Amino acid sequence: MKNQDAVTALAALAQEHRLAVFRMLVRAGPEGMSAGAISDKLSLPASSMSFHLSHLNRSGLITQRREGRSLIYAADFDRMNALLAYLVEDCCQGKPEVCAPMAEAVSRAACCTPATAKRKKERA
Amino acid sequence: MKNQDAVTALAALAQEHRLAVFRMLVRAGPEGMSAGAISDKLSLPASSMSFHLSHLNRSGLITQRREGRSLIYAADFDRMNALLAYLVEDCCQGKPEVCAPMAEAVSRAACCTPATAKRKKERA
DNA sequence: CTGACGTTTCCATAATACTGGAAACATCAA
DNA sequence: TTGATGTTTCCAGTATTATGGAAACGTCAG
Repeated sequence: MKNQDAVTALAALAQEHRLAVFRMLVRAGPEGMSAGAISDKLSLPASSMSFHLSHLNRSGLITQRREGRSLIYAADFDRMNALLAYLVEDCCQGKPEVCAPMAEAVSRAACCTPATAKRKKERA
Repeated sequence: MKNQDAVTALAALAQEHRLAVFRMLVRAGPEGMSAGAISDKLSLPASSMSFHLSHLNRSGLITQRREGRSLIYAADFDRMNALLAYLVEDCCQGKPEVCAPMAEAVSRAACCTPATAKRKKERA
């Protein structure tokens, strides 16, 4: 990922409504949601939401596909992973006590990373 | 982390020079760098850099401390971890094939997460 | 106290972004 | 073809942000 790509992606996320949309789509997973459903859920006029969705789409963080009359938006997980990786790249000059919590924080927050999945399996 | 805190942090990163500063400080680790050293390294006038450093500082992503005449800035790793966690929170409704690459991407990029450290140890 | 150094604050200019109603566009059912 | 539905584009007003030189501020050595 290039510096400019990261700036574009971060700018796309640096807005109240767009951040809310993106997080909702992260939770929704690959199936995504229609523009209308997103507008309804976040109570924003269609034209404003369209502006934000197009912004996120141009940044590469979400994808767009048509299903009948609806346009379905979904988070682009590869792109998000590339952004996260770019932010922490080569961190802290080899001090594990600084780096380690990063991966842990991500694992803990995401619902089903290997560690989380393993724990769920053991409980079952 | 609240939505507004995340927006503020992302906005702080969503600018060419500030992103470059932050990534440089992530690599520098807890010791940080002086304002002057940062300006020199990135070839930006002191007043412009000061504007950006203060922006990052207000967002909570970097800390400031004085050492003699110099002001030293350092990445706030806890804050960054909280931001990453907020972005991926409860992702993808339980599909490990979507979530797993996230933690992996972060682990691979950071220099010394447990996995990376283990690999380095095994090689030695 | 004085001078030098590192840094921030002030300021005006130029550029960019957010908002939401109305109109246009795309798709589909009948 | 017509009408209904879902979505985007257009537009103009308002607000926010980046820039860098000059001046002011805090710290220190002699």
